[in-house]
Amino acid sequence: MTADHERMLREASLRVTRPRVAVLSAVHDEPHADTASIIGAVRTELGEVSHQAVYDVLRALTAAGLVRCIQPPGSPARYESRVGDNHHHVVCRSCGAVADVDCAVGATPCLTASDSHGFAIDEAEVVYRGLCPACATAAGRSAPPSRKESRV
Amino acid sequence: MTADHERMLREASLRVTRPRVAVLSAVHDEPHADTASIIGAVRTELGEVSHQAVYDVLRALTAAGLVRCIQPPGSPARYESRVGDNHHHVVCRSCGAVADVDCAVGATPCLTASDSHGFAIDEAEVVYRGLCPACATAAGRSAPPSRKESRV
DNA sequence: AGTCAATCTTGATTCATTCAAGAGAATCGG
DNA sequence: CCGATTCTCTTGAATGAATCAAGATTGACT
Repeated sequence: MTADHERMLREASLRVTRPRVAVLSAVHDEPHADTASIIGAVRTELGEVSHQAVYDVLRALTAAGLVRCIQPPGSPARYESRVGDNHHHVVCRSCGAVADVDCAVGATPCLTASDSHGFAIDEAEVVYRGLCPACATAAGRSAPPSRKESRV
Repeated sequence: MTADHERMLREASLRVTRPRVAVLSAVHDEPHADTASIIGAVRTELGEVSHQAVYDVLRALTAAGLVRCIQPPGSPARYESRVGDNHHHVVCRSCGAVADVDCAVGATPCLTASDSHGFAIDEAEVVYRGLCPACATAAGRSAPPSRKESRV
C-alpha cells in the first residue's frame, strides 16, 4: 500500500513524489535489490524515470534512515528496508545472493575491537561469505550456476 | 629486500617477474594501499608498467594467498600483506584511512551466526566504521559530525 | 639454446556512479 | 485557491575502477 510509504516520507520530512513512493515500495517488495533492479521496478510502475532520480531518491531515503545501503564487494549497491535493528548479511560466493543474518546471540563479540588505534568506532558491519543452499548442492556435483539476481 | 619476495613467489609456484616482485614489495611497504597507489609505487621502481599487469599480478597474488584484498565501500580495492590470521579493519568515515583491528574474542567467533538460512558460511569480515584520530579532532572544532545514532 | 605457456603491453570497452544545468513540481504562507 | 520558494526530476555528459581482447615478451624447463 502506498499510503504507508507516503506517510513514512512525510514523517521523515521528505517531499512526497511518485518516484519516491515507487522506490520505497520497490525496496520493501524486494529486499537486497540492487540499483538496477530498483530502477527496473520503478519504471515498471511509473513508466520512464531517470536513473539519476532513483540515485537521488535512494540517497535521500538512506540519509533519512528509511532504507539501508549495503555494498557487497563485486556487486553494485543494494538496498533494504530493515533498519534500526542489529543484523548483518551473508553473501553467496558463487551467485551473489544476499540473506539477512541476525547477530550471534550474546555479547556481540566482534563489536569489541581489541585495539582501535585511536579510532572512534561507532558502527560495525559484518559480512559473512559462503555458499547459499542452491550453490552448495550444485557445487557438490557440477559447476555452480553463474551469478544472478539476489534472492531472499 | 627483493630476495624474500622472489622466494615467496617461487614457493607459491608463480613465475618471478619484475612487476610481480615490485607489486609484492609495494603491498608490504604500504599496507592497505589502493590499486592506484600500488601502480604508482611499481612505476616509481620500474618505470612504465601497464595497469593491466598490476591488476593481473594482484589477482594472481590474491589467488595464491600471498596478499589479501579488501574492498571498503566508497573506496577502490585495497591490498594488504597480512594473511592467514583472523583480523579485521576499521575505516575512517571522513578520510577513508584503514587500520588493522584484531578480533577481540578468540579465533573465529564471528563465524557463529544465529541463523544462517542454510548458507555454508566459511568466512566473516568485519568492517568497523568511525573516525580516525586526525579526523575526530578536526571534526571536534570545526564542522561537527552530522552522524546519526550509533547503531551497532 | 629452444620451446611452450604464462605474462605483459596496448588499446578499447563496460559498468556503476556522479556531475552539471535547467525544467518541473511539492509545500507553505498568504 | 495561488503564487513564491525551494527541492526534485530530466537530460546529457563525464568520471573512475575494472575488465576484455589480441598480440608481443619473457620466465621456466628440457
